[in-house]
Order: sequence, then structure tokens, then C-alpha cells
Amino acid sequence: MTAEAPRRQPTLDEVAERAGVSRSAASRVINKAPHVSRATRAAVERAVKELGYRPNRTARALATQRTGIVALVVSHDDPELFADPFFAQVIVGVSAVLEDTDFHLLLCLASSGRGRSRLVNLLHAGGVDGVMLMALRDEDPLNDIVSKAGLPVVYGGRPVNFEPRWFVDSDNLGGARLATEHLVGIGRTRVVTITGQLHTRVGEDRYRGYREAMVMAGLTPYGMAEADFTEAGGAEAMRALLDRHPDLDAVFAASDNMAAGALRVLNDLGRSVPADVAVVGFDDLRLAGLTDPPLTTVHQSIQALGKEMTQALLGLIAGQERTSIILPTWLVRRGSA
Amino acid sequence: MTAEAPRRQPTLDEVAERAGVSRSAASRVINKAPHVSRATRAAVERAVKELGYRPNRTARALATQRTGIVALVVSHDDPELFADPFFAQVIVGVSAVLEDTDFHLLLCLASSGRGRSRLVNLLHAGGVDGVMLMALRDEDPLNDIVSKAGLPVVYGGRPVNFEPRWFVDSDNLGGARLATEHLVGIGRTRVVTITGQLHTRVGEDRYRGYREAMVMAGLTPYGMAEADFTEAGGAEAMRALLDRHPDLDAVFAASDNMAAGALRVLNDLGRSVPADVAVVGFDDLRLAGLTDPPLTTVHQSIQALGKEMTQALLGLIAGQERTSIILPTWLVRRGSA
DNA sequence: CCGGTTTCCGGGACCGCTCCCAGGACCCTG
DNA sequence: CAGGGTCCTGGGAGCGGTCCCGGAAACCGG
Repeated sequence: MTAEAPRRQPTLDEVAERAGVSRSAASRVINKAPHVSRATRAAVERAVKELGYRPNRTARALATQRTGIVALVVSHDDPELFADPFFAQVIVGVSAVLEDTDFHLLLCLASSGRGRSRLVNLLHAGGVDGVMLMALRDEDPLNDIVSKAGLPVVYGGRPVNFEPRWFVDSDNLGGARLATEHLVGIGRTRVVTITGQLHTRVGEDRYRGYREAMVMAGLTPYGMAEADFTEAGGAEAMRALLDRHPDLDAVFAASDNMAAGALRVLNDLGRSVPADVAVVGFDDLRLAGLTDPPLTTVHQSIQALGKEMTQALLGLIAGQERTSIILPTWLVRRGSA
Repeated sequence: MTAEAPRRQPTLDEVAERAGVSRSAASRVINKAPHVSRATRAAVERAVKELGYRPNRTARALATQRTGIVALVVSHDDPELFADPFFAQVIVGVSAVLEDTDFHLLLCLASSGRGRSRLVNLLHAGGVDGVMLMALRDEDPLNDIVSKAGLPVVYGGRPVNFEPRWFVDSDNLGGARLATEHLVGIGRTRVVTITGQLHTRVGEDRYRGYREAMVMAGLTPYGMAEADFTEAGGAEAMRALLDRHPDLDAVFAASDNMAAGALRVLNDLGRSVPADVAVVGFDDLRLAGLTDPPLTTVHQSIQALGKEMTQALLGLIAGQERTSIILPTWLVRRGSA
């Protein structure tokens, strides 16, 4: 129970000496390189076991120019933003993949200028082998910082103003279209939408999906209000829309949180859902199952996004060209539409 | 916009050469060591600027035996567990402190055996300078793994079966006592509790706080049901308690999630809250403000916990003895009690 | 003017590992 | 049995820094 004497970890030299071979030979068996006799291998393996040897990560990193660390960089001006369960899901996905590799995850919440300059240092100082970037606002300085670093980069989601070389994104456009088509399919014609911030790609895509579906159905987009993906924002937008279009009969909210806000307002105002107004959300958060009525919504798999990002990045690090990926989304029918 | 030619980063030698001084001298000015002439300093600083030099983290780490990385290790058998907003808050706190330092955060979700052995490697191979550990189940193998590593360790929360040398924890005991005292204070006498898992320290402490407050008030604990901190678990426990003690007039739920479940059951069964049954939760999650009625609950600051853990760890790494910390909790009155 | 500090400087060992390379042992042909 | 492979092996030069140490230069009071 008392703390072990902080004995220095044994080095490769010590292993080699104990095994009666050269450091090179020891290194070879440890790295499973070829051209090692059975005898040498056995001797070294024994020495390793007896000494409890572990190759020093730092030394190895210096020699190989590989750290075995990948960074997940999250842009967040508002520290609360990270609290969104979205990121936790991404991290779970990322970790699941890394768990089967020798890579570890460095988490970087870069907000302030100070935080950004730390990031610049980290990337230019060979601190990581690659980065997964989630910087979804337009004009995010992180985009520049990271691209200058000359490291493999995979985007999670896409920025508005340019299309990264490699990214993984959910099919927001298709999902929004699905949602809208569903509303039209059940006979609604006066369908409005509550969008997320339109200066984000995801906000834009989901809005576009809605419009496209409406047009394709021969309808005109009936109304829209821009909100911020939050419950409160959704509620406010819903009020505004009811004000402007009292006869609306369906709403597509670009997030479950906003849909929940909308639902709250509709309930409060005595509009029955889905009879008077049908509602569809987006994301399929846990919350979607708990609203009243349960929310029909578009499912996206955020863990899968994390996994794919990671696999893509590891691939790039290993020198394989990979193609960007758009993950499918699909409709989950519950009570609200 | 095209990828920069992957020019190698300049090395210290190149800086030294350009500045016309030795590597030692260059190193000195970069590390702001004393005994450097103004001329040398200026020359080196100029060379650094011109070359865009950044000291290589890995090389420095090898030489100094310091990586500049701290690990946050989260034990989670269930990958979903990490999705709890709790961890996101911790991370936000940790990052906030780290942002003003040169340390970076390595996030380690260790579940499977594979994940654990990776962790062992990481810790014994000098991959990090210290660890913050959140392993709250009893008998968690991580406790052992980490203690054997001979690294500075700070616990977030406490394990059940032993008291770590350094930890940061919320005052769960005091908070639970406060909650219960409040219920008693508003005249309730048949107060039951819904606990979290009693094989966790937090579950135990909050249960103990309840009992102590009851006894101190001259009442006997009226009933309890063990749940798992989740909404569903809370609901089920509530039903069981109503079954066993139909005349209960108050319930202290050891988490907001469980309180929300309890509330749902009470509403469904037509018991009015707080008139018939008063309810107090614990955590003060966002959700507490959104239930019907809004939840009276015990507030704990999870970001603060992350911050304190980090400060404690950085202190230990710097060689300062620090004392463990218990963070205050307090009651937030809303409608449910 | 001269010993003794103090300030500044560069040489070089070291951190712990990888990997190239030259060379010895061994095997197999013709 | 000469000659050309393989298969192993150890030596040693790196990766890019830090830091100790001895010595040169500058400064000082007596």
C-alpha cells in the first residue's frame, strides 16, 4: 500500500546487458524485426520480463519522429458548448477505435488566444502525429492554424467556407430532406422550419434539405426562423413562426433541442401535436424519447462519426489515401409526426 | 490554400548557427536562463523569429524527463457512462486551468483489458507527468495500476474502500444532510430516500447524509431504495417506495436524474408535488430547472472539481505538497420542496 | 598591477531509443 | 573448394534538446 520506491524504469541497455546481447539486437526483438535468432529472442524476452521493461515512449518518439498521440481539437468560444453531449459521443467513438491501437488521445479545447497559441506550439513542435478538428464556425482561426502545421488533419463536420481535403460528416442535407418529405408525405403542406445558425455548415445543410424537399414536392417553403440549436432558441423561434404563420401545420426543427422547445410552446398554446401541428426534430438524442409526445426525428450516429474520423486519421498517418465520408442519417418515427 | 511543403522544423542547432553562437547559448536564451549577454540574447531571438523556431517537445521531454502532459483517466465499463454531462464539465474545468500552463491533456477512457494494458504502458513508459483519476467503483483495477506507476495522482471523487493520499471531492455528505434538513424543516417527517449505487463512495455518502440528518432531527429514516443514478432507476425506486410506504411525504433523491424519474412517477400517480410529496434532488443539472415543478436540489460545482484537481496535480508535479479538498455544496430552492 | 569574483561562453556528455551498415558465420551451389 | 547468397550480429551515428563544467573575458578592490 505504501508508494513504491520510485525506481527508475529499466532501459534497453540494461535489458541488452542482462540478455548478453547488443542493444541493437534487443531493439530488434522488441520491435519484432526480422533476422533474430531464436536464442537471442528468447534471451531478450526473458530479460524484458524479469526487468519489467517498457520501451520509453519519449525516446522512441524522438527516434522515430512519431509520438503515438493524436489530438482532438475542439473550437469553443463558449466553454459551455463543449458540455453538449455531442462531444462526449464523439469522444466515445474516438476512444473505441484508439483502444485497439497504440495511439492515445490528446484533447484540446482551444478558445482564448492563449489557448490557440498553445495549440500552434503543440502542432509545430511535433507534439502530435495528426489532428481531428471540429471547428464548425466560419472563419475559425483554427482552420488556418491547423492547415499550416503540415500534419494529417481530418475534419469532423465541415466548415462553411471551404471543403477540407478530408472530413467525416453526417448527411445533414439528406436527413433534413427525409424529415421534410415525411411531413409532406403525411399530408402537411404548410411546413415551416426552425434552423440552426446559418453560418455553420450543419445549419445551412439542414435548411437546404428542407427547402429542396419542399420544392421537389411542388410546395413553397412556408416559413423559417433561425435559432441556435438550443431548447430556448427553438421555443422562441416557434413563437415567432406561429405569430407570422398562424395556420402552419408542420415544423421541421433542425435539432432535437429546438424541437423540444417548439413542442413546449405548442403545448402551452394548446396546439395539439401531431393533430394540429406535426413536428420532426434532428439528432435523435435520448431526450427525443422523453418528450410529450415522443419526437419523430432524424437519427445520426455521432459515435460513428468519431470512429470514422479516427480511422481516417490513422489511415492518413500510416500514409494511406482515404476518401472523405458522409454518414447516413435516417428517420425515426415516434409520436410527433 | 495548398498544403505547405512539409518543411522540417528548424532545430536549435540551426538557430545557434544563424545567430553565430553555440547551441548552449541558444538554449539558454530560449529557456530564459541567466548569464546571457544582451547581444547574444538579441541575436538568438532574432534567429528564432526569422526561422520560426519552436523547441521540439519530444526532444525536450527526453532531456528533462518531463512530457508536459497530464492524463485524465476515466474508468468506464459502460461506454455510455462517459456520455454523462458530468465528465464534460470536469473536462471544461481541467482545460480552463491547463490553458494557462504549458501542459496538455491526455484523455484516457480505460474500459476493456486492452484499454487497461495500454494505460499501464503509458504510465510506466513515461508518457505523462501525472494523472487525474476518476475510478469510483470499489475494487477498480485502475486504482492499483495507477498507484504502481509512481506518478503524482489526484483523485476526482473518492473510491469506497480507501482514502487516497490526494483527492478532490464534493461535499456529498453535507449536501445530502442539507437536503434532508430542508425537508424536515418544512415539516415533513416521513422522508424517504432514493440512493445511488451504494458500492460507490458518492452513493454511500449521500445516503449517510440523509440518515444522519434524520437522526439528528429526532426522526427515524423512513425508507430507502437503491437505484443507479439514472432517470429510469429513480422512477422504479419511486414506485417501490410508494408501494412500501404509501404515506411518505417527502423524498430525497441522490441525483437530479433520479429525482426527475421520481417526479414523473408521482405526477403519473396523481400525487401533487410539493403539496403531497416534497422532492429534493442532487447535482443541480440544467434539467433541474426544466422539470415540472422545477426541482429543489443540491448544487455542486463540477467544473470547480476539475479545476481543483488540475491545480492539485500541477502542484504535485512541481513538488509542492498540497492538501486534499472537499468542495462545498449548497441547496438551491425551486418549486419541488 | 594583480589575485579573485562574476559573467558569459562553448564543448560535450547525456536522455533512451531506432536504424543503417559493415562484417562474420553459415549455407548452398557448380 | 571457391564464390555468392542469406542470416545474424554489434558498433555507432543519428533524433533534438538540456545542462554540467572548465575556461576566457570583464570587472573589482587593494
